[in-house]
Amino acid sequence: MRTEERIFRNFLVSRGLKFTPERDIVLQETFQRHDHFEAEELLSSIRKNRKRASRATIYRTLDLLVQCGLLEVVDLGRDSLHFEHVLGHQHHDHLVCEHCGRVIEFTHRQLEKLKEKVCREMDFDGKSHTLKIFGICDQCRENPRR
Amino acid sequence: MRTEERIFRNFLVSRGLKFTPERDIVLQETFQRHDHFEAEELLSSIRKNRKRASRATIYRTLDLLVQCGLLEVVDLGRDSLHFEHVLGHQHHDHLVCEHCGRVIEFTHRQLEKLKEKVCREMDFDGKSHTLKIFGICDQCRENPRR
DNA sequence: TATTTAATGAGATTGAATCTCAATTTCAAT
DNA sequence: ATTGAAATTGAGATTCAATCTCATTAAATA
Repeated sequence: MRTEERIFRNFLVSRGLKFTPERDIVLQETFQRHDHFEAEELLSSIRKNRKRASRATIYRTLDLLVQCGLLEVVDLGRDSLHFEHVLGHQHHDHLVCEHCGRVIEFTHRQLEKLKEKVCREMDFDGKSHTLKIFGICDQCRENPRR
Repeated sequence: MRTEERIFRNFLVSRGLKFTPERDIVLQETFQRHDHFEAEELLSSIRKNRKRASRATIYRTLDLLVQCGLLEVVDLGRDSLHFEHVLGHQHHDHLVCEHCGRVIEFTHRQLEKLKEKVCREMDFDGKSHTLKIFGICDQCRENPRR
């Protein structure tokens, strides 16, 4: 059984919830994707693939997937909520290109240390963080058309 | 004339826009505040102070204030857009308490350096950034009720 | 004060996200 | 296999911040 399915099933059982065909569809469709996606995009691709799950169920299932740690919410701005995989991805932050909208992941060891330092200095019990750097990506710098 | 009014007026003139009573109300009401606020909060306090400006005008004016650099948008999550002053405040980042919702500002010299380093390594032309650290603030840690 | 151009506001609209609730399905215990 | 309690589903309604529309009004400047 796929790792993500096992994790999801265990999570559901531990909460007294059920593994339904609809939840399976959302899970599969989610793990078919590789980059960031929105709930509404997922809805479209489910429809396109002739599978069935209502908007309400999709939103509810994405929420469960976040709760069980398989997905993470990426807040990329006002427009709508984005999701990304956690499984097999280490924590990372984002560069957001203001020109083409591309989102690039990065990690930096020093950042974790700096975060701890800030929290110590501010007497804050930090748990998670998000860092987004906005600017222009290499592609757009070299090729500013469009 | 208040610094912020001068800045706003100059900005408007440079764009061929007009300084109206409504825009003045929004400007004043904005600079009466000291912490983060939402557009809808501003609307309420304008009403409470018996001043008049429509919702549309408030949103439009806040947008202009951001454009001219007097305000900055702080994205604190899904709920709604928050604004904060730029004038007289250096760039800073935020600690967000997940328990009481308090938002604490901080700055750290090393962060700027780290940002530059990341951008250099990733070949990214970084302009601005936001860093939010989520966790529990000192008050809530000592006094966990409510 | 006339003319041009921008601004205003009431209310409609949008769109993501959430909620409602009757009908259906899951699953563990028979 | 059957049952029954509890969870789930989905169509459509609802919410709410934010934006848009457009007829009316006002600012700026010559």
